[in-house]
Amino acid sequence: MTRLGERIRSMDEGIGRVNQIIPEMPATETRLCRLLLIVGDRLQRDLEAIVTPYRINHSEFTTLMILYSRPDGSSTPGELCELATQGATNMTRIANALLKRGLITRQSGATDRRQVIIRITAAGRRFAQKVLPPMFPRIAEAFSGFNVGERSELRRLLGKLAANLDDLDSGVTP
Amino acid sequence: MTRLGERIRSMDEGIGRVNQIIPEMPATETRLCRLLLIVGDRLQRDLEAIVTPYRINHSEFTTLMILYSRPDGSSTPGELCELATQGATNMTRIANALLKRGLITRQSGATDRRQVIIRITAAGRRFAQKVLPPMFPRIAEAFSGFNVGERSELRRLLGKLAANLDDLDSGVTP
DNA sequence: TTATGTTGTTTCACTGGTGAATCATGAGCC
DNA sequence: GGCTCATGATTCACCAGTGAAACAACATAA
Repeated sequence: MTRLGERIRSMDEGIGRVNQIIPEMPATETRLCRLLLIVGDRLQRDLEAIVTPYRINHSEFTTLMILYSRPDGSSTPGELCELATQGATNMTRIANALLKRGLITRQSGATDRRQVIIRITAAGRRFAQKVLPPMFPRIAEAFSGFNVGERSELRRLLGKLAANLDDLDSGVTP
Repeated sequence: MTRLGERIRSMDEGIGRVNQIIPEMPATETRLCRLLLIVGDRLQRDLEAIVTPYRINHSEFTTLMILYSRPDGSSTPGELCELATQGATNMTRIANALLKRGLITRQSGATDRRQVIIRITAAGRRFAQKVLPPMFPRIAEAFSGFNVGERSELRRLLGKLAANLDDLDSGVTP
């Protein structure tokens, strides 16, 4: 796999050349976008590589972790879609996969019978506690050399970007 | 679509609860990871939504832009794989799609006949110049409110993270 | 030069994710 | 009650991406 450093440098140069053809391009912002996407993509692949030996993929793992992190260990497909950024269609597939492995249960909702209640099982909790720890070293080392100020600054800047994207989507000028 | 703010808050709380069960979890770093992935995911979807009306998807668009940004407008599948972070298999499909639309040409390599030379056409350049400008407002507005120092600091921190990931993959302790 | 291994690309079979349509239930209204 | 519309979940058909194998061309070494 290519090193990110080279890819980022190549991307920076490419944007520079395009900017000479199209001067109205916001070059700095475009570089930041691409940088964020490149780093995020790599981070996701790295983390996914840690969980695949357990025969589970990233979206299934994320969904299970959301359930695991809930006080009552349960949710509905619709809610999980929003929390895991997945479409309803795919959440049905994810739930089928987790159900097949006995990591969750499915039951129809009591108050609203259209809803389905998904609940993590004891086996699901054990699985979560088994798969999480192998991820810790890599997550920690990804931010090695980041002091407290840098961590909180990165958090703040990404939060600010998220707020901007929220404003854009919910239409400041609808 | 849910707002990112709520999703991030929910994620923060969930990690806090898991951290109570598993105290050895690096909570701050895990939050940063998830935050980066959530924001990156949204940014990618937003940008993809801008290009889909032109009947092209994100990876095809990225590949075309890499070609557009090269001084000679050409490359090989293998090189494009690295620059666009795609597998060779998918690059074949991407090239087929771009070829079908007349945006690139394919010819076998002169020096090494195993290689294939992919070159952007005049139509491909026109297409690039047509599709890029609609992305500029959103890219610029994503970073509205970021002053010069914040932009360069975000760039520096993401670059540092990238360097750490490079070290991890190329095995500092192999 | 022919045997051996490596590299660049493509093909094939499969997994993962999505939009549109479907179905059942709930909610408001007359 | 019956009518209409909205909502939650699932099914179906399709698009996007991947690993393993195939294949052709290069490299090298006896």
